[in-house]
Amino acid sequence: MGRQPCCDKVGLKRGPWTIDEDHKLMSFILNNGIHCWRTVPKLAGLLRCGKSCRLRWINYLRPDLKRGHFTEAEEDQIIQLHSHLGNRWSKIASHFPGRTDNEIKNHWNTRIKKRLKLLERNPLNHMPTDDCKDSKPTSEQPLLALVEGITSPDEEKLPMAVESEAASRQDPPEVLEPRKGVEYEYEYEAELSLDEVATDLFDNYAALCGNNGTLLLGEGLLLDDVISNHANPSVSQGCSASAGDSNNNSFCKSIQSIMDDSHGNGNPPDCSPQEWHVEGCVNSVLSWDDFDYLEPGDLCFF
DNA sequence: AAGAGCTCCAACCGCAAAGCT
DNA sequence: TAGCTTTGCGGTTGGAGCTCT
Repeated sequence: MGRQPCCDKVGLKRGPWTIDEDHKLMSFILNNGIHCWRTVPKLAGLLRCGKSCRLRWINYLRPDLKRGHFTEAEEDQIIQLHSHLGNRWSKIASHFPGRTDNEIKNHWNTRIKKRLKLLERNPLNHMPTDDCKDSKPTSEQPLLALVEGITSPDEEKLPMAVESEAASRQDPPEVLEPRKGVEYEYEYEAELSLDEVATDLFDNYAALCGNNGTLLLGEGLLLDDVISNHANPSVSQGCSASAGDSNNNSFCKSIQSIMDDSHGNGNPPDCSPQEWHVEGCVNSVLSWDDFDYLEPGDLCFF
């Protein structure tokens, strides 16, 4: 008999996701959270399997994703971690908030491998290629050839070493890059239902990722700035849903504030997506950090 | 200008681990 | 504890877009 497939594949759509599908998935998760991936496509009205939805969310739609090029420091850190952990991409990705295992894996396969080859290092074991071509790592021959100051492949020790180093050379926040081949249209509604709020959030997020971070939130404040300054509310110029607000879920409060706000001045944006200027919404900016901690029912205002 | 080759990355697949009954 | 379901992971691939000739 064998295992059942993760879903009934008959009639399910495959291949690249459309904007409408992204929209449905994002809207559904913002409204309901994630309980069971298997049921998500059915409930969200998608002809996709749960696995595909999960992948799409984790690798592409998740609001806390950090997009854009890897810095040299990040690459160095990946090399260090890989020398210790091997191809355990999810473990490596856990050291890079906002980066996905898929992204790191892709970057490794397309860029870092080449870089190591240029340095005449074997990407499999990080040893000089002349010394040990195609050799596999052994306990006597640790993988840490590139990691200075760490002599034992003790998995408990390394993350601390790597994290402290990463903390000591934090790069400035990167400017987000536009996504290839994805264009979004903004539809303005003065009176917003929760579903429309989700739409709005989706659009804001799309704008954030799609216009080089130039989405302005009144007073010349960048959405990017608000999110990156979230941990430091004093810089966030009136962003009331601050990180310190732990009594209530600030994500929900932010949603509520959008509901209360009636979306600012009541005029639709009259400019191209590259110039969106969202007046009166500073208080409504989400705390994406809080998104991870949503409880079932947190977003059910109906 | 065109087409061949290359690069990059989103998405798929199969398997293993974890969770549930 | 066995068997089934669901989730997570890593390897791989297809194709869009870019570069080179």
